[in-house]
Amino acid sequence: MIALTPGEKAALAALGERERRLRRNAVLLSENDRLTELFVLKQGMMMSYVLLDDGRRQILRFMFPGDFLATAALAYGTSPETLMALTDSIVCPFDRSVMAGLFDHHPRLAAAITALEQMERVAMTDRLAAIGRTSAKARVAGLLLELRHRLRAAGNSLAKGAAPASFSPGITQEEIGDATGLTAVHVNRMLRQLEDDGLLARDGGRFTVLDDARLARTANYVDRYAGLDFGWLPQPR
Amino acid sequence: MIALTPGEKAALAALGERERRLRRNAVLLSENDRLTELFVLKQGMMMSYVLLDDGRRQILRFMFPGDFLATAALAYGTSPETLMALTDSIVCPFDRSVMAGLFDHHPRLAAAITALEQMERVAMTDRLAAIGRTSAKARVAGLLLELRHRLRAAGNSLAKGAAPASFSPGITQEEIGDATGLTAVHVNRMLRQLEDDGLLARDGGRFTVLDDARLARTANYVDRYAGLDFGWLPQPR
DNA sequence: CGTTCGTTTGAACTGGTTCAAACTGCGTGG
DNA sequence: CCACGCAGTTTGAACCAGTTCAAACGAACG
Repeated sequence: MIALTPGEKAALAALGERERRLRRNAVLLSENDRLTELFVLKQGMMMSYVLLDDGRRQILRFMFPGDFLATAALAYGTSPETLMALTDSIVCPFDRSVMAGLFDHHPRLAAAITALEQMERVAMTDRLAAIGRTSAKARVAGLLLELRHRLRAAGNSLAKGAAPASFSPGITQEEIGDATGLTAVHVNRMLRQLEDDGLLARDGGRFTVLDDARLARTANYVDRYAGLDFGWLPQPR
Repeated sequence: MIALTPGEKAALAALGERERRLRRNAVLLSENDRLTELFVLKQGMMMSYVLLDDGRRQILRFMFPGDFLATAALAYGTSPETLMALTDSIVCPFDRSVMAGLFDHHPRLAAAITALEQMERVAMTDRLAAIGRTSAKARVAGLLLELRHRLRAAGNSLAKGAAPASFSPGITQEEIGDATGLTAVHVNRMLRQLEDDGLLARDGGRFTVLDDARLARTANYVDRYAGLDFGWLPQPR
């Protein structure tokens, strides 16, 4: 999408030098843990969440290869959220100071990372609006569409081309509930309804979108990736 | 908080050169408007929101002096949200290319801006968790505490010192509802309950916190500002 | 002084929760 | 190979937090 200079390529590659493997369900970082590193997710699927004092959980985000993890380290000394692997995963840790070097020597990369942060922030606002103001059915449908999009080309979230009709996010209904602010029970009912409406088919953990347009409509889905524009980035150096 | 070099001071000052005045309720930017500039809010209070197709509104964020507006311009060609003035306000527009210059010539400032973005992202996740997983009473209490904090020293959100017991956010119950995912009617009932519980006193649009600790507890309030850590920022240049 | 915008209160209603129980598939150990 | 246990799914029934609808009230403002 953006042609990188050899120097930029090297700088990015340096982020991926150290590797750390995580088993499914492993916690990379807990809420309030000391925070001195960031990570790039190289392989697998992860999530971040917070726990409330009554034990309820809110999943904040699902993460896919290429995503930065623990970016809160750029402003906080302790983690505001827990990071957990949903599948066996590989992450690449790097120190906060490496980020400082990036800003110093690769301004265009730093700017691109800032742009990615914006995308994430906007995704978050979409979720906020969904949870605050839409029905349970819309929220579940919306999450499925988001997951489909992100699974489409993990490691290349800007991939073009039609999204696959069939996909397998590999998360439980409990997790869908914790991401959408619903109970697992009600998620189940909404999935059944989407199925009964003929929008969706299910088989085990696998979903098949039957009516793309109608599903997107019931989800209030907006494809943010269509409106991307990185025209402002500084010159390569 | 961070000692700026003369060059950095000049660069920041340059962002504030042009001024644009907005009346209360004026729309600075509508959803889907073409997006080529960012802004710094110099004076007043603003908010950003999205409208759903059924006319419901979700307020995403309240903005105070010193905040950047329309940062989505760093990734998108059109605005994902509407920006509206809640009081008469002054904003300072600057082109996206100015941001590019900042990354090129003032890496430490650019990094600091990225850190601010992180703070905003975390504030958003707190709201997400509140709306997704807490009671109406907690959400209303939480919003009030957040507003108090931000009003404390508008233009210097990192100010130390006790928050004032009494403050006047100047927003309607309808707006509190649209920010917390509730109806105006129910917001009213929650305010009365907080009052009956002896946590809060009200007079017109003015709130007085009577029991700080208990209010914070019912709100699940976490003071994120306590854990800030910008130790990683690159050297001044 | 009437109009408009926001607040307040009541009463009926409903989307989503809670609790409970049955069911499914799957890995593990005997 | 089977039995067991476990994690997740599915369904029903009662319940409740928050919504909806309706109406009255107050204060600011032209």
